[in-house]
Amino acid sequence: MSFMTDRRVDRLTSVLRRRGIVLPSFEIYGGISGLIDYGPVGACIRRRVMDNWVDHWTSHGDIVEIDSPTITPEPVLVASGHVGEFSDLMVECGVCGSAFKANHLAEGRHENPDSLNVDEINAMLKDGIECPTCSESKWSDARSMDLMFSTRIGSKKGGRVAYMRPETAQGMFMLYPALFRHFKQKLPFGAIQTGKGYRNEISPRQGMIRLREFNMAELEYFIDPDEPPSPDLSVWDEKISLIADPEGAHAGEYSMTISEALSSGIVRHPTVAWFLVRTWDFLVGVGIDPARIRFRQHASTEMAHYADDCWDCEVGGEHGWVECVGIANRTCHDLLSHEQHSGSNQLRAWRQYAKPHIEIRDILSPNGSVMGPAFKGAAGVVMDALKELVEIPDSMPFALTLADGSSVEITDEMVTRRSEEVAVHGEWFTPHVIEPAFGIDRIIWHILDHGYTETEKEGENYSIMRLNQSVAPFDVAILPLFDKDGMGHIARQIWASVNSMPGLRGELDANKSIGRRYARVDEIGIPWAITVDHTTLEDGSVTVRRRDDQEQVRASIEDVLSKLASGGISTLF
RNA sequence: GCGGGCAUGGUCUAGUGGUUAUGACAGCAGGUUCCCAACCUGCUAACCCGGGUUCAACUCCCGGUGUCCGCACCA
Repeated sequence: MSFMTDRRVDRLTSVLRRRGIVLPSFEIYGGISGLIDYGPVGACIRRRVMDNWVDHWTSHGDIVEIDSPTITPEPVLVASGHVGEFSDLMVECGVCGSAFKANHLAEGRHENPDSLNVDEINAMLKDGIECPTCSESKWSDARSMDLMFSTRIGSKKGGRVAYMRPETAQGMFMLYPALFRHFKQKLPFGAIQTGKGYRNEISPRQGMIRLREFNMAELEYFIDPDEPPSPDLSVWDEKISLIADPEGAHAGEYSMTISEALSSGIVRHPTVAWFLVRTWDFLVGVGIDPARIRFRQHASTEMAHYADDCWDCEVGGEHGWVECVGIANRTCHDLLSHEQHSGSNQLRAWRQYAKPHIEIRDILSPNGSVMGPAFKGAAGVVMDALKELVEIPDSMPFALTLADGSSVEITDEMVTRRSEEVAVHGEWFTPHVIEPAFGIDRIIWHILDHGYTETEKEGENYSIMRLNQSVAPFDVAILPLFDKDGMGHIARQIWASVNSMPGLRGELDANKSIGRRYARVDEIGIPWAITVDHTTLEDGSVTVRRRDDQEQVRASIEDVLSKLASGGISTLF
C-alpha cells in the first residue's frame, strides 16, 4: 500500500503516479525535471478545471475566449519587456555564494550597464567590484539567465528569432484590434486564453509547482482608467484573508469582506477588487479549501516590471503558501509599448465625451496661392506642419518647425489668422488592463492536496480524494455486485446511458470484490457509485453510494439517471 | 547552478563481486464470497543510463540523468 512512507506529500505523490493522475514525463528515458504528464485520470481532471475556468469567465458576457500561437517572434517580447528582463547576466560571489544581476553591479561604473556583453562584464567585475554582501571580489564568470526557450522561425540562416511564449497574455494584446471591433468599440471588455507557457527554470523543484512547460489561463480585461468598472461587491459576504502591502499605509493581515477591503483602501482599485473576489469564487468552486486561500499585496519593490499594483492569490498546502494566481493592474504598459514598437495606431479606445467640448481655437489657415510658389514641392509638408501647430505665434514672420526637424519662415501673406469653433466629441486613449493570471497546474495540485484525505477503515489505512463533482475524473462509477446473472449486463446499459448524457462520464468496474472497487473509485475521487445487485434483477432498483460518507440509498434506475442528468443526485440522500 | 543523500516489478521496499534477486500491496485468470481493500489457487512484473575496474558488476569506481534536503534563483 501507499502508506509506508512517513510524509503525507510522498504518499499523495505516490497515489498520483500509481493511479495515472500526474506522472514525470519521458520516464523511460530517465525523465526531464520540470516536465510532467497528466495520465488518463489526471487529464480528465485538468480538462474539467480548464472548462470550469473558461465557463467562469465567459459567463460574464463581456469576456471572450481567444487562442494564439505559443511561438512568438522576438520583437513582440522585446516590446513586452521580456527579452530585456530575461537576458540578464548573472554572477555569483565566489566567497559567500550570493548571486546578483551583473548589470546591477555595474551601475555607476558604466553609462548603460544593460548594453554590456559577457566579456565586458567579466572584465569590469575583475576591476574591483565588491560583493554587496561580503565585500569580497572573487566573481564567477557571468552567464545568461536564458529563461525563455528560443527557437527560429524558418530556415536556419534566414530565419527570424522567436521564443516559446513565457505567458499567454501577449496573444490578447496582439488581438486587441480584433477584440475592439468585436465589442463594437466599447470598453470594458476582456479576453481569455488557456494554453501552455514556457520558462526554462534554472532549477525546477517541488513537482507540479515549478514547471518548465505549464498550463496557464489568463484574462486581460481592458478598461477606461477614468471610469473603472465598479461592480456591486455587497453580494459577497464571505470574509477573505488579505495581507496588505508591508510598505503601505495599511500594512498587516486582515479578514474582511471584499467591499470592506475596498472601502478601507486596502484594495485600491474597484475592478481589481472584483477580480479578487471572482478569483476566490473560482477557486472555491473547483474545490480549494476557502480557509487556505489568501491574497497578498505586492510591495512596490517586488512588483513585476509592468505592474502598477499587484496581488498574489496564495493557496496553502504541502509546499506552504504557493502563488497560484497573480492579479495585476498592468495599466497601459503593454498596449502603449506595442504601439511604440510596432507603429500601430489600432491599440487605443475612443472615449466619447458626455457633451462635446467646444473649443475656440486660433488657427492660421494657409494661403495656397502664396505658399505654393514659395515652397514649391515642400508646400504640402509645410501646410501639414501648420495644421499641427498648437501655439499660434503672436507676431509675423515666425519660424515653423517641420516634421523632419528643419524649419521655414512663415510670413504674414502666407496665412490668414482667424478663430474657429471646434466641437471635440471625444478622445483616443490607451486602455488600462487588469490581468488575472492563473497557474492551472498549481491549482490542480492544491485541488488534489486539499481533496486527499487519509482515514481509517476497520483498522486499515484508507484514502479518499474528495473532489468536487465538477472536477472529478468521472461523475459516477457503475459497479455490478457480481459480473453474472445479468447484473453485468444491466450495469453496462446504465453505463451507456450515463455516457450518452452531455457532460457526464461514467466508469465501469466489474473486477474483484465490491469493497475493493469502492476503494479504487474513492481513491481517484469519483463522487457517486451505482451498484447493481440481486434486488436490481427483481425490481429495477439500484443503490447509490456517496463517496464522502459512504452512505447508501436505494432508488430506481430511472430516478437515478434522471437525477444524474439534472445534477440533483444529492437530493436522494 | 553549488554541496550532500538516494536510485531494485505499477507502488513501497529487502539484499548480494558469482543468487533462480526478497517481501508486501496493487494488477491479471479461475474458484469462493454475495455491498465496503476478506479468502484459496495460479500468473504477470524490477536492479536509472553510459563508461571503467574485474574471469565475473545490480553490487566497486568515474561521468550523466532523475529525485530528495540545504544554499542560490524563480521576471
